[in-house]
Amino acid sequence: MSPRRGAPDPKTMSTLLELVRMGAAYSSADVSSGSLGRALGLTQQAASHRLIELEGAGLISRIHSGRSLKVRMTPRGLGEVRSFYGELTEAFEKTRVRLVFSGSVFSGMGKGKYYVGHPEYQRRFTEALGYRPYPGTLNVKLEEDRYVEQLRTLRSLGGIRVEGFKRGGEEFSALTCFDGRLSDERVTLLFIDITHYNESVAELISAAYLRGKLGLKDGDRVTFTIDAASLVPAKG
Amino acid sequence: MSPRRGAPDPKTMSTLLELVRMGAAYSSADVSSGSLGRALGLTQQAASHRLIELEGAGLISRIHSGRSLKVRMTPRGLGEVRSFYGELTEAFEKTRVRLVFSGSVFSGMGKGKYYVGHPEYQRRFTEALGYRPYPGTLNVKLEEDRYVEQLRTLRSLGGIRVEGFKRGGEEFSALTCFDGRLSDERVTLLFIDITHYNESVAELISAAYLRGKLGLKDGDRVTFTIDAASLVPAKG
DNA sequence: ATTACTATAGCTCGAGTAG
DNA sequence: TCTACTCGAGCTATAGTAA
Repeated sequence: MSPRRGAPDPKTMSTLLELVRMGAAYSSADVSSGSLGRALGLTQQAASHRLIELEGAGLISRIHSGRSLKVRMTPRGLGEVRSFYGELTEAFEKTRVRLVFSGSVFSGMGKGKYYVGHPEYQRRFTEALGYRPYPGTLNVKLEEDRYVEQLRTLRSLGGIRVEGFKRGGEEFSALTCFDGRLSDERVTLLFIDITHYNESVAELISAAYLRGKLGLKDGDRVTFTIDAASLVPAKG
Repeated sequence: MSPRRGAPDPKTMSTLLELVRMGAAYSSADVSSGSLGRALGLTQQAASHRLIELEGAGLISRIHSGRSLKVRMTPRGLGEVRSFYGELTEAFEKTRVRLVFSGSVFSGMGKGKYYVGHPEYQRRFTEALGYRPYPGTLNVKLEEDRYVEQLRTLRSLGGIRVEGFKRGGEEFSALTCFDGRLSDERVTLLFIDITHYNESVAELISAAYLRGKLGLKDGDRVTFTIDAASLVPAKG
């Protein structure tokens, strides 16, 4: 999109992308200048003009077939689109967010210990995160609205997904994980699909027993950072 | 990109994407109109103008900080970019390619039978493809250049990957599979990483003995179709 | 219904320049 | 240096129309 490395201008690229949507990438597609114009928000005439320009640039081939037009992308046109997509994907996946949160520690209902300590969760966390979490969660109440809002933002981003499961008639919820740091400890923030807390509570796990290691007690204020993988919204 | 659902025009979107690359997505970034112009292939003046327009449209916020400018995207601007990216991703991943090939059957060197019949390959194919292939390949020589070129195109796309292995000092090559149809039979085209044939030969496997079932003999012309998963180049 | 030409209107960009 | 104004040039879309 951006004309680094002699890439085509936005106008050209948006037209090529629309042609991809119309199925002209690998085989000829019936593309009328009218339909292309409608999709692009242009008049039929302007769309026709663009197609002629694209052909002139060697990015597509146009074949008149009766009253209609068959369009297919040339290898070069396909290459342009693919490299645009590749660069964009890379840009989106390289974009990392570091969000800072602050709140106060409070005691949960002991559920954290029970759940995180469950052998199956332990197995799944170890596989997903690369470490075996201490059986328990550190609950942090976010008092300021801006942190609560940040938490909402974070939730919509792509994190590490851990699927739920059933054992002995009991249901264990799926959750999404985001890595971060609290002091010098690596922590993981959990978004548990079915949680007992409201959206102003952050539930953290870590390899170590954080309360002990950092000398934390209820009401203490802690600050932690969370890194989100990308700009890409979470799937599903 | 395409203005379906009142999305911004290409010019706006390309500018927003460049701002994402500059790190203005989640926090303020120092963006000079000069540097933005350079990245977009515009002059400083035009870039400045665009930033002002984007602010007017409520997509970014501009804050003068000394001689420089701090830019960050608003939730709405971020939403536009993310929905553009989402639509694009979907379009690319939904785009399926159906390529038609035609060529003539010829006898191989018996290697196909040996390899595909190998118990470990049989196991791996069954897992990867969902059926147990008949031990042997149907070799099709593609005479026309356009088919050879199509085959090259196909190779660069994402297929089902089967890893190689070693057994008894012998090396068995990794390969990439693409599903398709020959007459009413489901077939799978193999791109064997280390093959004995040149790039004008398609090697097909199937659950059935195709030569027998379809009454094929050397020199017979066959037509088959291959479906590729997406426009996205194969990773790795 | 198509495509696509010509001519005009309108918009975007770039040069010059000020703050 | 930086931003961002005005104004004119050039480009692009549109309207009208032909095939």
